Parts: sequence; structure tokens; C-alpha cells
Amino acid sequence: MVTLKQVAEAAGVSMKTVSRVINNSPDVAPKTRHHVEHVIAELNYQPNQLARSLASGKTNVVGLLVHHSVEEMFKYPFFNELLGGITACLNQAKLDLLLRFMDKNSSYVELYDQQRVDGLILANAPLHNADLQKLVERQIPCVFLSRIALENNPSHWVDSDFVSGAESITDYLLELGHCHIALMAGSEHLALSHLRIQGYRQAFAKRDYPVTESLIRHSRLFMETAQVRHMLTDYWFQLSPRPTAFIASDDLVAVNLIRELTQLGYRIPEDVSVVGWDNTMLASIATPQVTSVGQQTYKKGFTAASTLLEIMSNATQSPVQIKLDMELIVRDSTGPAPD
Amino acid sequence: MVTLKQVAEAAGVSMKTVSRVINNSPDVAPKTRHHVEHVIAELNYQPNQLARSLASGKTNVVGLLVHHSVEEMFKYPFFNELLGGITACLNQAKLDLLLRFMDKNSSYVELYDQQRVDGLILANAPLHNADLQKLVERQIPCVFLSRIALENNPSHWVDSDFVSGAESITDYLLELGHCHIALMAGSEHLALSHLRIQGYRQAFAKRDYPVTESLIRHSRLFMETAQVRHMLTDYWFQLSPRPTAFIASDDLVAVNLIRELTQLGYRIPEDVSVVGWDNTMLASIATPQVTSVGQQTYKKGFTAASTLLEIMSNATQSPVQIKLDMELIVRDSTGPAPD
DNA sequence: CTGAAAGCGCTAACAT
DNA sequence: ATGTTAGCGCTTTCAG
Repeated sequence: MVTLKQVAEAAGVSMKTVSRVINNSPDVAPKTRHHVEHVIAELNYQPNQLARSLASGKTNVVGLLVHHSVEEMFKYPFFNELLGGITACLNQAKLDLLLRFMDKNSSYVELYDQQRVDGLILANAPLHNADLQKLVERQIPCVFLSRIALENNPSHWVDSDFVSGAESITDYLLELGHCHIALMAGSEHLALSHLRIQGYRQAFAKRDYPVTESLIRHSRLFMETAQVRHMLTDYWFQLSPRPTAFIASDDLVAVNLIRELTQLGYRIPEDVSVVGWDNTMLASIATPQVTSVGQQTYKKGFTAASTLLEIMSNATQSPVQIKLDMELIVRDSTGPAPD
Repeated sequence: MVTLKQVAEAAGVSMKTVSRVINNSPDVAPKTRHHVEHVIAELNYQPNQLARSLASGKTNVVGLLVHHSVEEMFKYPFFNELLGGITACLNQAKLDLLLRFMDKNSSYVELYDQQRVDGLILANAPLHNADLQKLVERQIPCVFLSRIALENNPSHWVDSDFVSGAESITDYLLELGHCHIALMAGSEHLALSHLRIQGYRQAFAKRDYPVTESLIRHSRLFMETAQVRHMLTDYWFQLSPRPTAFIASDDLVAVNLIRELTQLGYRIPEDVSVVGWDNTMLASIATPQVTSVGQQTYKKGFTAASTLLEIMSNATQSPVQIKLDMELIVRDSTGPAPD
């Protein structure tokens, strides 16, 4: 391993001068710089990032903490796209990404306290987590890809506007004449579930329609067909009257729901309408193609990363909280309510 | 930031003793250890990994270099699963993952030379790349998720057995009476393309059937519908007779191909059979469900990571080269050849 | 079992 | 414009 010291000796200059050259400091005579660069190339010298980081206090690494089991995350093609946006931005800034999946025992602050990263991005973080709140209190540079509290919270976040997304899909279904609209909101510990419920209620409130509480239900994300079947028989089909439209928690659940309903003899969308979320490729590949509320997933990742870069450079400032529009993509899985 | 030195002072012991405690060295009196642990907890001390790594020469980080544009990789739900396997294994070993997407200017050895990682996993690496070969020559701990040379090469790799995968799907189509079987092999610079061609040829050779060379074609992965359409009109539909079966380069291309063919009035599988690769969720979600040659993607990732761990601990040894079985999953997109 | 001293390879602060 | 001197926070000798 060639060290800076060896380069300095070989070039006949001090270590600091070599350091200046590799850091592009302007205070070096062009001639000296040229000479040093030559020696660096000759010796194939690579600065040791570890030593650099230790001395400077900067790692040039950003941590991505994913609050998901590994098994869950790869069932659903959403994460790919998010990661795409994040890495695209970090690449431009010449930063690297450290990826870690969280479980119950993992600490959110550890990676930062151990000086392994300069900042953090947190995906799918749960509501009301004390450890997470510490990140905010200690002003550790971090951006959340979801809201970690429903009320005001001085955290930085980039998230999709689930309230208006839910409102617009509910509006659309109400327009089509559906009045028994099932909402599979998502897990209770996620902000998005509560925000969807809020949007759903707003659509009803606008028209002075009463909301049937039993039609709003927290449910797991990424359910397989077997789980969807149980949910139908154990819950939704117990209701009277039965829902004529389902707002599924995500595209995968929508696809599996359509499959189950079809198997039970229902025609989609003539008998039942089904809506997905995220507008992933699943929605356009399934038959019928699935109406979905699209997140700007790639942009979400990119924006979160660039927001983090800003925060890391400007020390403290007021919370950056960015709401990205959601878009209703109407396809073939929704239609007028049956008589 | 609490340092080891401060802990030592607070505990009234030397730095080395504290160091021994945090490294679980046996040579510490139980009483001393207990006391030191107490002080560590009290002060909420976290060892600085940077300093540790610099002094010890170990980073506890593995680099994953993905030879894909960010745009490509998130079009296709294969990467997710691979990443799942890799992280599952690394998690167990308490190692972290540094993720980097490669472009033409990126260096494969840099991350290692800069002491940022202890070892590397390389996904989708191209054939015959000089820089890549350097990794092998210099005995840098690394595992490839594909073969980087078709002939013998002393590199460590974990890959699916594309030859027998291609052979079995070709066998199957020949059994069904297809004799004009189009093979969309994949990019020329990828080993998998050449291996597929080899398997395809073997199936024909076994029966003494001649291979029509124009039916074997390199093609891009992850093509969108528009690109698939062009490929059909510009190439495959120029052939006479037209193919009655297509072995697509991957599930996404298979799905898009089915869509295009359907739009052109062909019935699948009555008029044309289509096969995909990787057995991703796309294959089971599309209509008709797609016959696919499945990779054990999760296992591939997991095995690559565990192989790397072995290599990193045992210094040098003979090349580890692991071939994972592929499985033919017959679904509804393939059927007997038309008369 | 414990400790003192010497680095790991670099940068920062202060010279000159 | 360049060099000198201390560290960054830890681990590793090597002594006791």
C-alpha cells in the first residue's frame, strides 16, 4: 500500500503539499502540482479514505436505513425505484451509500455515532418511535421518507401527499356510484395509513355522505393471495352489504385481490372495482390493468437524497418538509357501481 | 463524542483494558470487565469505527458493485431479491453493505484500495474486462455473480446454470413440436447470453436437429414494449418461416412480447409460445401466466455473500465456483406447436 | 491479567 | 507557496 508519506518522499516535497494536491487546494504552484500528480500516477497512489475520514471528520457516506424485513422488501418492486432515485443523486455528489435493514434490536443512531456516515435517510420509519425521535432532537442530519409523527414534528421529510391521493381516488369511486367503498389503509404504525383514512373521510365529508366505519380497516402491506383470501372471508364478506369497491393497500394486494375475487366468480370491474397504490409495474402488467394511485417514487428518493445533502452542508435550519403529488391512473379495474 | 480515553479515565483503568472489553478479549478479570462495562453504559460510549478500522485494517463493510445503470436496474424486480439474499447473509455476520452503481468511468478496485471495504461482490459484471481481471490477479477478496470469462478463469463466482436451463426449456419446446424456436440470448458482453446459446445448441444436438443460426440472436435485456415491437417487425417477422416459439431474454421482455403479439392478433399459446427467465413475480402476475426458467435469486445472493465471508477469512485458496440449478416453471404461455 | 508507548495514514493549525 | 507539528481514536506491540 502506497502512502501519502511515500509519495511526498518520492516527489521531494512535504506531506502537506501532497495532501493539498489530492484535495485540489489552490495554494500549490502549478509546477509543483504537476510534478506531484505525476508521482501519484507513477506510484498508483490511492488516498486511504479511512485515515482521511478520521482526520477530517467526514466520511462521504450516507446511510440508508430500511425499516422492513428483507423478506418483505423484495416482494414488491417499489424499493428498487426508490433506491434508484437515491443513488442517482448520491452518485452525482460522489457520495456512497451504506444500506442497512432494521429489525427490533437495531439502533437508528448507531451508524452515525460510530462515525460511519455523515447523514441518514430513513425509509418506512414507524410512527412514534423514541429512538427515531432522538435523531431529530440531536439534530443528526437525516431525512425521513415518511412522517414520523402525525402532528407537527421538527423532522425533515419527503413524502407523497397521501391525503389528497386518497381523497381523489375516493372522489372518483363515489362519482362512479360506489357507496360501499372498502379502504385497506395499511399498518397502524405507519403514517400513510392514517393519512389515507383522512383523505377518504374528506371525500365523504365534502358531499355530506356518512362514513361507514366498518369499511375502514388497517391491514398488512404486501399480502399474498392466501392472506388476501382470509381477509375477504374473515372480514369483508361478513359485512352487509358487501363493498362494491376496494381500495387496496398497495398494487400487490390489488393484484392478488383481483385474482381471488375472479376465482370467486366476480367480474372486475363489472361486479367489483379494485384500486391499487404506487402505480408500480405490477399495475400495468396484470389483467385487467389496475387503476392505481401513483407515487413519484424515483423523485421521492432523489429529493430525499438532495435534501439530505443540503442539510449536511448548512448545519441546522428549519425543517424541510416536502409533499409530492400523487396521481390517479385510471385503468381497467374500476368501473361504475353495479345496480 | 465520548472516546475510549475518557472511558479509561472514568473507569480508572488503561485504554488497553477498555479496548479489551469492547473486543471481548478473554484476558480481563471479570470484576474489571464488569466495572468497565458499567462505565461504558453510563457514558453511552460508542467506539469510533473509523479509528478502529484504521488501526486494525478491517472495515467490516462489503462493497456491492452493480454493473447496471440505475435506470435499468429498477425496471426489473430481480435486483431486489438478489439484494435480499446478500443482506440477509451480511446481517448475520454483522457486516454492512456499501452499494455502488458502476458506469464507464468507475474503477472496480478503487473501493478496496481506498480501504473502504474488506471485500467485493460484483453483480452483472461484463466479460473480458481488464480492470475486473485485476481484481482476480491481485487476489482481492471478491465474488462474481456471473462468470467474467467463458473459458477457465481463477475467479470466485456463484452463478445459475444457464446452460442446462436453456437446454431444458429448449427440450421442452422441441417436445411440444416447435422447431422454429427464437432465442433472444441477451447482451453479447454478458456470459449468460453465451451460456444460453450453448444450452440451446445442446438440446438440438442431442436429437441431431440442425440449428437455424438466424433464430439465435443477441438482444437487450429489460426491453419496453416499443423496443419489443421494433425487434419483431425489424427482425423476427422478417424470417421465413416465422418462429412459433420465443425464448425471451427475461420475464419483462416475455410479458411485453406477449402483449405485442396479442395486439397483433396472435393467440398465446395457441399460435405462439413464449418463455421468460428468472421466474420473477411478473411471470405469475401476467395473463396468461408465463412459463419461465427460474433462477434461485435469493439463494444466489446469499451464497455469494457467504462465499465472500469464507474467502475473506481464509486468505487465498482455490477458486470457489458454484453453479446453482435453474428450474423450469411451466405455466400458460407455452403449448403445442401449431400445425 | 494489565499498562505504556508507538503507530495506522491522513488533515488542521500554525508556522515560515 | 510550502513545511512542521500535533493530533483524529483506536489497536498493537512489548513489558511488566
